[in-house]
Amino acid sequence: MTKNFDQQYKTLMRGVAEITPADEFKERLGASIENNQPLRVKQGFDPTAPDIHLGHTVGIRKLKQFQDLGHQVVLIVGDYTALVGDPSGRSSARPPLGHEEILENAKTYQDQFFRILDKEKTEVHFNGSWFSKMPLKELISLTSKYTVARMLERDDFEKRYKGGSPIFVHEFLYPLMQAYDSVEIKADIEIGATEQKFNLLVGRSIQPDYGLRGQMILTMPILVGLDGKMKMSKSSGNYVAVDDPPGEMFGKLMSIPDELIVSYAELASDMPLARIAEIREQLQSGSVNPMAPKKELAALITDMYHGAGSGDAARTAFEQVFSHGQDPEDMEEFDMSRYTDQTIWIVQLLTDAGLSKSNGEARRLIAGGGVSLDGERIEDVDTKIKITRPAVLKVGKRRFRRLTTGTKD
RNA sequence: GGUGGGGUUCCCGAGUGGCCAAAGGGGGCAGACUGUAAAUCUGCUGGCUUCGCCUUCGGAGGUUCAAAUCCUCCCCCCACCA
Repeated sequence: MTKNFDQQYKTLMRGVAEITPADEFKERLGASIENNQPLRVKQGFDPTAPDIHLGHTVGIRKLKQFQDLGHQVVLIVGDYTALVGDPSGRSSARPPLGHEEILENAKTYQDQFFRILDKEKTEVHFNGSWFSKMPLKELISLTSKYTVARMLERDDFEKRYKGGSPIFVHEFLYPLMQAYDSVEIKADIEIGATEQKFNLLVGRSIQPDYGLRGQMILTMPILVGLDGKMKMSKSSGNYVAVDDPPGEMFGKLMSIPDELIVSYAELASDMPLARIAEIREQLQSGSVNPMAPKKELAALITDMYHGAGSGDAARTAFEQVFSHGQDPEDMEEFDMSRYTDQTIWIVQLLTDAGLSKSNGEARRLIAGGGVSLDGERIEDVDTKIKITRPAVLKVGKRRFRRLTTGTKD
């Protein structure tokens, strides 16, 4: 365990939105170092979607920092809480997921956690392991520890209540279940996004009822999604998945609004704080084209998940396609030999090759001037094309298909 | 349980018998421009064998030459009252 308090403290405070209570944190962190007694650091994730994205990594990376300093990381896979659906920040109830689907997602979650965390040093628990056995009596006891009025203090519930949107009774269970997880694993501190604050505090408030010291709360800012508006989430499609291939990861990161560069660097990358400060200053003074630090950041994050060097490779490919307007090296192929005489109506081809969802969309793309074959724009919707040698069919700026004749000689 | 208000295309939301594949906004896609897949401006945004046809306005029936719009039953949501 790292003995230096200041070093620990500084590392752990990176990017943090709030630590509650701040004084208690200093005190307990200090005691932990002194007694060589690692803090039990908890965060839970509900496997509601199969991919971990950069938004999740904000918390996971914080856990990693604790882990590297010698503390005990405890991950909760919320297979039971996912059955309820976290109401945090929601303007409507979550659609229910089947337990099978949840367990399926949970598998991929575990693999992805350990792209950041050290598997050997991490405790993982499924909260179903206690909730599936909880007698009703205990559930009643758990629900008796909190009042409806306090539940309704929550911003999201309050808004829904006043706005006339439904709040289902089971949604009240969520914060209590999350809190109970903290009881089970005896958490000293729980990490979550700022919108999680309420849930985290419920944990702190009920632990003493079970004879434990209330946990501390560490909240991280919410990572804004690629659209620059909403929080990053699978459902709004504005996310970078940890599993995204390098080219896609790099490209997606290049699409973030300039204002987000600094927060992505701080929250989602290992970029040194000094370098971040420098970039912030340069962006403010306008002494640098934002594209440059954005590329640096995108390459850095790509490297983190795909290995050193992958970021540079992705950057080169990106520049080739977008800066110089050239075709990428790699693109999906589409075999034309399926058609008689290798001749086909362009609209049908676009749809068959997966470049448009329907023939109607294909027509619109052509009418809008978005389709080209070997660099030549296709103007006429009725065009029939015949391919005798490989050609590149392009839709918009970034959807390519290499048309092949099928003869591989 | 009672009374009243609602369920519209990806989302929000107009539309109360034909001019409705359905206003407007958002989102998405494309084009121009650029410093990037940013910003801005423009266009498109149900499907098809596209001057036409087919499917769509909670569900099922019905009235009508014609229904998202009228009627019947059903399902769901909200508010107030109990």
